[in-house]
Amino acid sequence: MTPTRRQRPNTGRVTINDVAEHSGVSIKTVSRVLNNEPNVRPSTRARVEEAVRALDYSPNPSARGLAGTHSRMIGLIYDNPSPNYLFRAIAGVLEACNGADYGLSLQAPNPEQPNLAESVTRFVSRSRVDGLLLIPPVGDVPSVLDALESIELPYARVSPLDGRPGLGVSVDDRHASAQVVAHLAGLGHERIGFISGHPDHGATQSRLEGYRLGLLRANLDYDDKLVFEGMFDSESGRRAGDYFLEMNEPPTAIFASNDEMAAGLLQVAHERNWRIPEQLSIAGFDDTPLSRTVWPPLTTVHQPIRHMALRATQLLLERIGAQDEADASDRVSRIEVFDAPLVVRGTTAPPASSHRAQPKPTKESKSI
Amino acid sequence: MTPTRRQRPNTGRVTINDVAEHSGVSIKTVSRVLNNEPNVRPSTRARVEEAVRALDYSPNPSARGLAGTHSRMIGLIYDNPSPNYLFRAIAGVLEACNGADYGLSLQAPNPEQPNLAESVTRFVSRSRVDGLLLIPPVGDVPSVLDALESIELPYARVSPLDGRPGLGVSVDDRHASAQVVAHLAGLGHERIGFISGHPDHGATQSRLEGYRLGLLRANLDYDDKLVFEGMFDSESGRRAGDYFLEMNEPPTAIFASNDEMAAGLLQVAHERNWRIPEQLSIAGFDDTPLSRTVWPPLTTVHQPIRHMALRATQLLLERIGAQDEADASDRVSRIEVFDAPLVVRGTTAPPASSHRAQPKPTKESKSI
DNA sequence: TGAATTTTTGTTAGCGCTGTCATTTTGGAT
DNA sequence: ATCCAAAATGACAGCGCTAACAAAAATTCA
Repeated sequence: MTPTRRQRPNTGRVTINDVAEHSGVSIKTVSRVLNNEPNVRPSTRARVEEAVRALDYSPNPSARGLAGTHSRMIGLIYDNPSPNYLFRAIAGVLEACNGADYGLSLQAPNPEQPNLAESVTRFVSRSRVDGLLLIPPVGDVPSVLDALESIELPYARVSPLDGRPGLGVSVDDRHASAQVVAHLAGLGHERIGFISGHPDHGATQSRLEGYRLGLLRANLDYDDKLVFEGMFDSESGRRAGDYFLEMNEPPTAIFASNDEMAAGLLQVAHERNWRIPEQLSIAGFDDTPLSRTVWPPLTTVHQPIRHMALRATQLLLERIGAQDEADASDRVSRIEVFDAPLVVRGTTAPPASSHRAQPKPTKESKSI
Repeated sequence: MTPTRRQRPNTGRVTINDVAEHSGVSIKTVSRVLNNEPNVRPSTRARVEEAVRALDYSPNPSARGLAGTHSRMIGLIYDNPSPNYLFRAIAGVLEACNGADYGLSLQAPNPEQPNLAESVTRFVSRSRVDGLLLIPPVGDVPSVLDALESIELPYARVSPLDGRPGLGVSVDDRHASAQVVAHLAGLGHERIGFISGHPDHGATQSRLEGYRLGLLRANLDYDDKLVFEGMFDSESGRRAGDYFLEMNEPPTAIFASNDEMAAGLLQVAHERNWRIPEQLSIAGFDDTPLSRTVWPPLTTVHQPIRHMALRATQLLLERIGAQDEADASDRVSRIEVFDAPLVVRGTTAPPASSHRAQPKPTKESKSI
């Protein structure tokens, strides 16, 4: 008779064996209940669930990951989004993960590392996540997506519409941008400036297209002097401000393709004592908290980022779940497009004189 | 001869066995090299490392977690900090994790759930993290800390100084606040308002104390009419603005105990056409990106959040590592205090009419 | 030189689950 | 009842690694 020697002190943790014993079934049946597998009699299921509750059992993720085919972890790769963007995205991802008993592992690729795709695949192989959620700009990089496809790792994107198949959610940036221009043109503006975004960013092109489309629909000419190439940061918004406000004939309205740049522009306008929105209308994009913190509050486009991230994560988790079933019909593309409504706040108004823009830098705003 | 039947298709992954075979040693020796254990001959270590590189091997975290005593994961619990705060904190935590081959698992406690401590311990038992990093305000909640101590889970806090022993990093909120008041008083302000923070927040009290200390040192009287109770959000900053700016004798300077409230206040001041900083000086706290986005850029206190989070994570990982060695001397408290320098920007200047010497306002940001 | 250490390496047994496959039970259809 | 398929349950072998212990090799010391 071999003495059962305990090599390591028992951690005291409740295991699946305890649950099996307590409910009088085999561990396999407990496992079935835990994983919502079919072919368990309702009464048995209830008994096991009761034991789980009584013992306050929760499965060991490491053991699950080792024995099973999934680690029950997804990764969120983020590049360089704004804090607000990331914050809202994380909220959505976590909400979906919590509902599905999945964990979230974060990763910011090293910006020094030149090869983004390699840096992403390395993260995947080290962390053994079951899938990846990608947000811009890293979600827009084809080489990264190609790399993920070659290792057959499921992923979902929160990204601008770029025609690439796969899993993802999006807003129609082009349409939303055109709406902004329509709003400005509707107010009577005829010279509408545009601050474009970072050239590597997928949304940049579609927002610019939306701007041009909006002009077209409003019967306004496109003038490339009215387009300033920004970088999605407030510094470039400031530079755009210097550029536009020193023109001989400045635009009467400027559409910045994100809120940060709009805020930078607003700052410069304040410094130069332009009255906003009387002398210059400004619109942004994203509806970050910033847009309600600057003064006047910014007219902008609302992006339901939290909700988009939530939905994208759900799509990802469904795909991960469907991987086992060799159900090819589940492997199709799935892109969901969300509304991005215009939110009119305090920075847009009709131009001072509808024919010509003559912003005279006025003296200080009056004191009380 | 028993046919070696492969139950599941091999995942094709490189395992520790492959590395052992490739380098001609046992798997245990490979394990030693991987975990930087002592008593491995340098030449052997080199050979194993070479094999690891050649095969592009990385250990399976699930297997490690199951076999070993650590999951090599730490958790970050966040309550309700600002996006900027969280963003910077995550950057620091990830930096420390990457250096130590640890993963990060995020968790936002359900705000509905009344029992915060229980919600935290449940996360711990589900996720099996080796330790927890806590940031405000959840890091300030004694019941949560007590709960963690009772389950003996290592944790580190990024928190205001509250005298509680343990692992943590901090800035001296009181001192920094006093500096702000000293700066304002130095400019000649004699009526200095204060917007306090959320009452549940640990920093609130020490910043208020710093305000009072600063007044004391500047020989100014404390007047509780000049203290407005805010909530750390921009909305309460706006309410504070309404309150202060409608006083018969409004303060000539207002110190908001975070940037959000300062921004709200600034917004109201703009709406009422007060000239900033000529008619009213405003100072904030935190040095979030917001402080450089509003106009004029905000005088504030810089908090090295990323660095603090990095350091707190290092302390946590050291503690986790030291747990095995029954080295009691490693179980001591360790609180590191970081500098939080005043950054003077555009919202502070001498009062319109001042009896005292008037130092020139600087536009440049300058640490004191 | 040889024995006593010390250092280095190897062997083996799980960690707590899930996958495979075997077995038992159940519910119909005869 | 009787047989048969389908549903429900169980037995057992790993997943890839680390902990404990055992053994071998290198080093030291008398």
